Amino acid sequence: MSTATATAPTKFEQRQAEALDAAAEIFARKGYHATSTTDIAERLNIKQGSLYYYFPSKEAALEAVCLKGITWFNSHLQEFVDDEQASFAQIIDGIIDLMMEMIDDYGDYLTVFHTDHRCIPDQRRAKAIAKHEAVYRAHYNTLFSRAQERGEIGTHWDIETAVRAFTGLMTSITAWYLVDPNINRAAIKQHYSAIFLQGVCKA
Amino acid sequence: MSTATATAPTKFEQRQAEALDAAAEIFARKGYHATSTTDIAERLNIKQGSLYYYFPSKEAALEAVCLKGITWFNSHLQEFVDDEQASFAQIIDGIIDLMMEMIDDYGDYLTVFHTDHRCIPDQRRAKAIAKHEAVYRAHYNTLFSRAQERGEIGTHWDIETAVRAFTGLMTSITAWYLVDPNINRAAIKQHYSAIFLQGVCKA
Amino acid sequence: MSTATATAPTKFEQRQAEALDAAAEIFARKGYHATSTTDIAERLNIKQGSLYYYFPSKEAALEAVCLKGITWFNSHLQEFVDDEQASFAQIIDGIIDLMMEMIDDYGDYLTVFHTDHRCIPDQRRAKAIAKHEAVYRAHYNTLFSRAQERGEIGTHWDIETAVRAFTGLMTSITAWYLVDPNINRAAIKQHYSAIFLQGVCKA
Amino acid sequence: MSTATATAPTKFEQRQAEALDAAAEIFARKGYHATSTTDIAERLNIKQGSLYYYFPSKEAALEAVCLKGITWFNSHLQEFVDDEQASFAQIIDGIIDLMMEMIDDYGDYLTVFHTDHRCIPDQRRAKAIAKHEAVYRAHYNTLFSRAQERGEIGTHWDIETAVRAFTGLMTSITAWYLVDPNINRAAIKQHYSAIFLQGVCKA
DNA sequence: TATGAATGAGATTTCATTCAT
DNA sequence: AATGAATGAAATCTCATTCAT
Repeated sequence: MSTATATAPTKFEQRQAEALDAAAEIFARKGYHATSTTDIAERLNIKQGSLYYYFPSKEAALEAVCLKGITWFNSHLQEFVDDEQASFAQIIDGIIDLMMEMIDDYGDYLTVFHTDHRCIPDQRRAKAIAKHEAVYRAHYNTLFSRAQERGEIGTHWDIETAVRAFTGLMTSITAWYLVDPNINRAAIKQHYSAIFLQGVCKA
Repeated sequence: MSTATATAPTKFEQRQAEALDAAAEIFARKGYHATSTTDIAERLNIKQGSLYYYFPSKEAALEAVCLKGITWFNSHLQEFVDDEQASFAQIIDGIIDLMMEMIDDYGDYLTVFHTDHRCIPDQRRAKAIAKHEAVYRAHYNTLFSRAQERGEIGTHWDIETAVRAFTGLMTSITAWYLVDPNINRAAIKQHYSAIFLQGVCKA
Repeated sequence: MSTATATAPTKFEQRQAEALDAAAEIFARKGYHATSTTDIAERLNIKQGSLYYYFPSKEAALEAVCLKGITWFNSHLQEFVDDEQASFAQIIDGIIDLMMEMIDDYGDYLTVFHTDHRCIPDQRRAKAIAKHEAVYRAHYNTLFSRAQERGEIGTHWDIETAVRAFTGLMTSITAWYLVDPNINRAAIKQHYSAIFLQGVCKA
Repeated sequence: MSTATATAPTKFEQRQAEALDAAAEIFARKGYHATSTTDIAERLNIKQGSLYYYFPSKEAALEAVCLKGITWFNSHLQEFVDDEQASFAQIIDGIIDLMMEMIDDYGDYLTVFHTDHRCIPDQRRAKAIAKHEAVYRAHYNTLFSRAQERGEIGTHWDIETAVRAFTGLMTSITAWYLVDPNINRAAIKQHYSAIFLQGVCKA
């Protein structure tokens, strides 16, 4: 009846999503290799073998977690790319906000992606993750190049280095959050934005 | 300079140091959990069981690697703390140089510390690593607070946030290097320093 | 011929027979242990758990398959025993024909019996299969002894050995067929019969 | 000092050979899939995990067993191929003797090859076993074709069928032995040889 | 009549660790 | 100073089986 393409999730899909959440949670807390499938199963109050009703393998679970995280982030990054009116300052602030939102809603997925996506064997990663990483980098490049063309970033800046610096700052938020979930969000928003914008834009 | 309190290393100590290097190298490349003691032994051209002549356990090896890395870094950070003449700009530049130097000479130790120090069980980490992390943070706090007192950093800056931001930038260098060892060092030195100094100091 | 003691099969019995066929087919192709209940269920287009509506266990399915195969064969062997007019040569030719017919109509049952009847635990096998094997051997013994009494087989022949040799030849047809379903039936019929009859009868 | 190319086996190789024997024995008795690595280890009076000091995997053990069996047999078959003086009758008798010898000295290897060589995954089998099977078939073909050229087998015989029939007889010896290790060897030698030679040669 | 969800036991495999030599 | 042989615990994964619906 509705024009929505997404149908309601079946009970199985719902439970599978819960299993994904559980995997993400424990992977995030202990790291992929230090997590046993028993840990995940216990979290779901099922027996270890039953996990395999929802996942073909532990590795597939990791892949799914990583994929969900980066997919979510990319789709939101896309919105900034699409909005050509926004100033660079607004974009930077927006991405910092996005980061905070992701920490709140997908914190474990984010953590797992950052910490353990290298645990996916090269071949699988090339197939499943690599293209999303390329999109991610492309989005950042688009955003930063556009800013440079508009004169919001000085022409002498090397875009790749600037992107790396910015993502480094973003990652440090996650890392900080990992150690201390009570990070001072207000201070971060204010200062990180200031550092980056003044550092890059005025030079 | 020193009056040689350290005696010449015995052959055993030398070989032990080589074993540490080997462990650091493989840990860095594959991650702690994905590294087997066989991997390390092969690198040393000895049999797996023989490793235990140099290490009481794999975990102890990880601890030693992490410790050596952070100890080295802290001792150099100390020099900046001791040198009260240096300007904040000189210190930031110096630390970036230090980072580059560490990547060259202790890259594996650095990588392992960043990636796997959470693999040391909490109890041991509290005993063996935590105090060094405290020193590390204390050094940064000293350096940044001093700069604020001198007016090199605006009074409205939150020191902890600034330190996090800076260490985040530093970490991003390591992360970048991990993915691509041919990083553009000149660009990094120039831009990272600029971002941070202009971002923080002028505000 | 019979006065129809067998009533028409119920739908359930029909479906059960289909399940037996499916089990025989997959057992024959992959071997008992390498076959999963999922394989069989897929063949029947039902879900794995539903199999247990037709079989109490995987082992029971194997038993039923083996039983059906040997029962079919024995009942036809019986016909040769009952027909006291037939010459030994006619019997041998008839059994080879029977083998071919069985390959066509019950090939999978035959294969499974040959390959996997040892997988039935001793106790069950003693109960369920052994008596049929005894019948099978007794039939052959009857047939061969009778031929010896009639002078169709030389008196110096050891009947047991002759039976083994003949069944070995019969088995080799099955084995051959398993590897290559396009066996040359004409050549087999002609030559196998010749080998055995000339080998045994003229000596 | 000696001109022998084979050096004395190391202790490890000796123990490895014992492990192979144990594997062959249990595989032969229970079948590959029904054998657990624990079964084999118990036979060797070591713990299950210790098996992996001698074999990389259960499958590799199966492969090694199959290989050793067929290699032994082929090398002896080769001797018949090389000896161009021997009559076909001598060859047939010799191969039956060889079979008996193999049953005595390598009975388990023979059994495993016959019963379970299909359990080796296709890819590995193609690499490791197939060429030996080809040699085996080629040897038989050479032997039988030569006999036909010399007039020892009638020209109207189909060589492939004759080879199949003969190997079928040979296999039936093994099968018989499997069920009853106290087979009547004298009767087998006498009668099998007679069946085949009279069956094939006089026709 | 059949399914979906889960179980639990068992299998193979890996690996850090030990210790006599 | 190093090795070879073995251990034992844990981990992942498979699968026949059960049962409420």
